[in-house]
Amino acid sequence: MTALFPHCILRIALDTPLNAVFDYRWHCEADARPQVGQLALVPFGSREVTGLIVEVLDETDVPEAKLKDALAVRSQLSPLSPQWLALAGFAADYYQRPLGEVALPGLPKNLRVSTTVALDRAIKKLAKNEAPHDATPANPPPLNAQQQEAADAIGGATGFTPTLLYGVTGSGKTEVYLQACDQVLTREPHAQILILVPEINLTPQLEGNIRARFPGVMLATLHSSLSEGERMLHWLAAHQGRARIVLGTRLAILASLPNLKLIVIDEEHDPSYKQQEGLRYSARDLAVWRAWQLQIPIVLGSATPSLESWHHAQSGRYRKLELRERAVKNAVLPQVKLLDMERDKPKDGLTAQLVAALKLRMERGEQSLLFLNRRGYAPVICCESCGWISECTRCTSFMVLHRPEHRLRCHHCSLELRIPRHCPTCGNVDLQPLGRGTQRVEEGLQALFPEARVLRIDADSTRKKGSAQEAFDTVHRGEVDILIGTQMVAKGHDFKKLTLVGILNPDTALFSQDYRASERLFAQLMQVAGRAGRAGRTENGSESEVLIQTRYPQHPLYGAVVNHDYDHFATALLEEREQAALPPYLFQALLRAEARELATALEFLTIARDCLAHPNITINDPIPMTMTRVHNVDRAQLLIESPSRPQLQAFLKQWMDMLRSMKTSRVKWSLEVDPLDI
DNA sequence: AGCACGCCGACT
DNA sequence: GTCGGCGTGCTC
Repeated sequence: MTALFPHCILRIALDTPLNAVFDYRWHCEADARPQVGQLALVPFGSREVTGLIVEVLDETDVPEAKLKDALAVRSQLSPLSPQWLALAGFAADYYQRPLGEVALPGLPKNLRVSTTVALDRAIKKLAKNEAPHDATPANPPPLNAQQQEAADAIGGATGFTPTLLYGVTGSGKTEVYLQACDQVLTREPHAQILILVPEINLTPQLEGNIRARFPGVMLATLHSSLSEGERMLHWLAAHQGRARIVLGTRLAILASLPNLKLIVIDEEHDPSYKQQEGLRYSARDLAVWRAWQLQIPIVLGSATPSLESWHHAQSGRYRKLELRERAVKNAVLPQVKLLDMERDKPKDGLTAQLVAALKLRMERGEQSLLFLNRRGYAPVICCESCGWISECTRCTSFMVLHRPEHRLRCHHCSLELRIPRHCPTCGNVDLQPLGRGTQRVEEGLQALFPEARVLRIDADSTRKKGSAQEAFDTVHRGEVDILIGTQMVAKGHDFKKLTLVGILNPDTALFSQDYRASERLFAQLMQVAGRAGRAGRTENGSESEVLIQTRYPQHPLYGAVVNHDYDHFATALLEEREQAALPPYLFQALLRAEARELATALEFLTIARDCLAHPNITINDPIPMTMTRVHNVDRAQLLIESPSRPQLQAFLKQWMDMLRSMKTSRVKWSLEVDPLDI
């Protein structure tokens, strides 16, 4: 009998939706047992998978007949720390997922395969790799008084010190981070720092800046476009404490960082910190928890903080530091003006005033940026005689006209059709594009300014890998006069010659059902506006301008944008939220269900609504999602609300156990805690 | 989630 | 006759 030989029981978390851990037998002497936090290869059903050891025991209740032997323990890899396990455990509990689904998918894929060659290779490579030799660090630019104060406050902080760094676009937040990092790295010879950014591809300068400033320090990046080899190396460098700065996107929040001493979250309001599929976690929220757990400082930086963070700053839970001026000498905030589209009727989407402003920039040899958050040529085509419109056959949405590609395209299921020559219902040949996207604006601009070098940057024009970077380089080299783009162009970029930003059609978000739409619109407008005038006054002393085309120039949101007044806007929004009992004064979760038939999804949600008593929890009625059908699947949702986070959590835990035990063969369901889009 | 097993429809 | 559709059940 195997049991006669010395052995122990490994309790292992696996990447499976089953809310359970699994026990395996492992033969070893009592003094050579594996450790909690190590990885092990085990047989699971008919496959072999890698799991995380969460307990090491003497015995188990699992019947002998079921119990299998673990195949290998990854002893080359030091165990993940108890603090890391606690972080994964917290996220698992909070987002109502099994531990294994939180802890394992974030590990490099090559750590989770049956062979260990990739791991061994990476370990060897890192061992050989000498510490980066000390080159001369680039000189830090001088800080203004506010920057210096902020850098010292952050760099000198001890214990859990959450700080909201509220600074206008171009106020030099990055420099504050870097000098705070410098203080921490200098003071603590083994300290590690985690810097999170929304999308690493949009901030390629940051990596270069960090390397130049800290040439003696190992930097590891962690983001989704790394190769598997790089991912393994970088993850391991962080895990071993060798990488002292880790720069990454939201997924880096689950990196193993045994000596973490400071967390920086740049553009903390950015929605991309929220994972939108699978485990729907908020990297920002987990980061704050991680900082609290480790009792270390964390900085949340933004020109337009999320209302959640603003709320915490107002209530004193976060310390607020402000940067009120642009860091570059003479760079002032751009003049924001509203162009009333009722009085100045746009032609080809452009008002006469905007056209005049573009012309002026052309004459001065300065660059302009037009922002329109809608790609394609026109959002829909329609038949003028019978009213047919290009609906997607698989989704509750329209097929978007992509003229250069001669296609109709659904942006939700990527169905593609050739542009019909005549109306499919009445045969009329006069099919008209309705509304306009970036392609149509590009065409109009080219006609209006035949001599202008116009460049469009959106998801369609940058499909090839590296083409986005190339496009941005073209702009930076000054080879573009007018840039037209979607939100891709709004973030991060520092266009030195840009003195005009035109915003074409922001009004739709004003009257959205989504109560977060105005918060997002404000942030987006400030962000785009911030692209202008970053390098200081132009030679002829002209100021940069931001022109917003709107039908509602009286709207208070635009008033706040004109005055660069986030304070009052945010405070007013928060008051509204409080009166309407909305987040951050209320906590929410969303149960989504999808099925071939809408009725099936609604039926499941109705059963879910009624299956558990819920004091102090509001469960709303099941409703179809705004976009009910996507790719021939119907979707519905159930909103759960409570003024108490602990009570909501307690309810969800019980409720999930209940739902998991139901047989729901025809519906797929999932829970999202703290949903952003409702 | 995977994956195997199992029982009915149209095809080399 | 079999290839393969996806319903059902299991994973220490």
